[in-house]
Amino acid sequence: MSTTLLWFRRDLRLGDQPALHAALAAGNDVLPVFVLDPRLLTTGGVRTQRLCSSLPGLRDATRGALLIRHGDPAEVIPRLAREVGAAEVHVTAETTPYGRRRDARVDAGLAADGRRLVATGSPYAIDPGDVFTRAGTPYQVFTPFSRAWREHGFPAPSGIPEELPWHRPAGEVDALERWHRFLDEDLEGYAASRDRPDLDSTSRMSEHLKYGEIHPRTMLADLAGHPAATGPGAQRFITELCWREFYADQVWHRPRSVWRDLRDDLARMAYDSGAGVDRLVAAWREGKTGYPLVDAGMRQLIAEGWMHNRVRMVTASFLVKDLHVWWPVGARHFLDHLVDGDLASNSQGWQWVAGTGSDASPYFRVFHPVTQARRFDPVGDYVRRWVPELRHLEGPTVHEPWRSRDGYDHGYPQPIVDHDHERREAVDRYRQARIHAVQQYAHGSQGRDVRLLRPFT
DNA sequence: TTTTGAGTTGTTCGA
DNA sequence: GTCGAACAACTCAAA
Repeated sequence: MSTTLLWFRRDLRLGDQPALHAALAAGNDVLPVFVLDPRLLTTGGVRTQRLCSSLPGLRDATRGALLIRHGDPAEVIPRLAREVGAAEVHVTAETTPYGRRRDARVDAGLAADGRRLVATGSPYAIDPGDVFTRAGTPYQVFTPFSRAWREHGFPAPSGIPEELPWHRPAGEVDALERWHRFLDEDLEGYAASRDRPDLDSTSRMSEHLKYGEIHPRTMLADLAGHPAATGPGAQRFITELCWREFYADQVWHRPRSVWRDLRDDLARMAYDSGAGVDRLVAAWREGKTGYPLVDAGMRQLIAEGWMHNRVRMVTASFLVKDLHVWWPVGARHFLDHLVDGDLASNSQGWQWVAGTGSDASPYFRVFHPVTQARRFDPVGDYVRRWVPELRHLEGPTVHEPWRSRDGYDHGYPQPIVDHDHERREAVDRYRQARIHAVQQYAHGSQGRDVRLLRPFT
């Protein structure tokens, strides 16, 4: 009996794991392996840390069978396959630009030796590139995509194969536990309270999805079987999962859009750069803009490696529309600090805010940092949690320290820009860019320098 | 091929 | 204080 390699990447689970079933179907001994790829470890230190803390759990779950290797997978995997005499290497298909290139190189390395890379399934309920319009083209608008996606149907989840003496790794156990707690306690109120950063009312499943400790198909099956399956909470949650898949689909069809404008409409957009704005961007990164909700979010990002979705939009809007900075600068910062940092969701979410993406926000939609704070952090608890210099302000007065006589007594900074002024400036610039969009079309956005952004993730 | 209805997340202004 | 309109046309998807 020969050996088959099962190469884990962002699918660190044993339940609902199609690649594992495919590896077993080959009728061989399955040898699990994880490769620490220096190319990926150079960015996103928080995710490297998270990964390294979950690998021991995976090794325990496989009764110590998991091999951990370091190096370029295009060298490591073919060499290992040769060592153990594996004819096939099984994986979950990767869909990001770097992952696809890497897998093509690994496949070529294996093929030179008469071996194969076999990809089964993907980290999505429906594989990116599998949902098409009736005309056979990819969707570019979310709502019709979501209709087609819901109608497409997906295979039922599968359990852990009985013939294996393995058990669920700790990360997968945590994911399932958190998921079931969410289903029991917070699903029904989800639609109403998901926008409230002061409450702990979101699922917090993003990091488990990022590492594949749970498969979205498992979640969709659980939602369909839930007593409140047709209620607004479950429906809204399905929509959020669908956004993740829509964005992965966009990146599948347009891989370059992870660091460049998806659309050329705003190719002439005048963004600020240079020393003057660098100082402002530094203040944004540190959570010292003088706008409490923005600062709370940016500090939560650094402290927790996570930021509430509503606040991600507000802070992103502030960088793009108040500081007039091109969105990849912010996308890079987010990706460097988010434990759940996902290339597709991050880049397309930023493009949505910047107005350059699919179904993007219209240019005149500019988030007001104080209005958003009053609406979604009504008592101010979220801001007080993350901005100690403002803890002495009570209730929603925390959102406008300039109105309190003692607002700046504990070192909180004055606003670095005037929002009302910058809002008008942003709208003017967008209007200008649109006037020139037609003549600029041929040039696209190649002029903007993305080399400084370390785009490999 | 042409036509038609529709389109995540906001804010401001004026009646 | 509340409400609808304006913001600006444009592109997509389906019939």
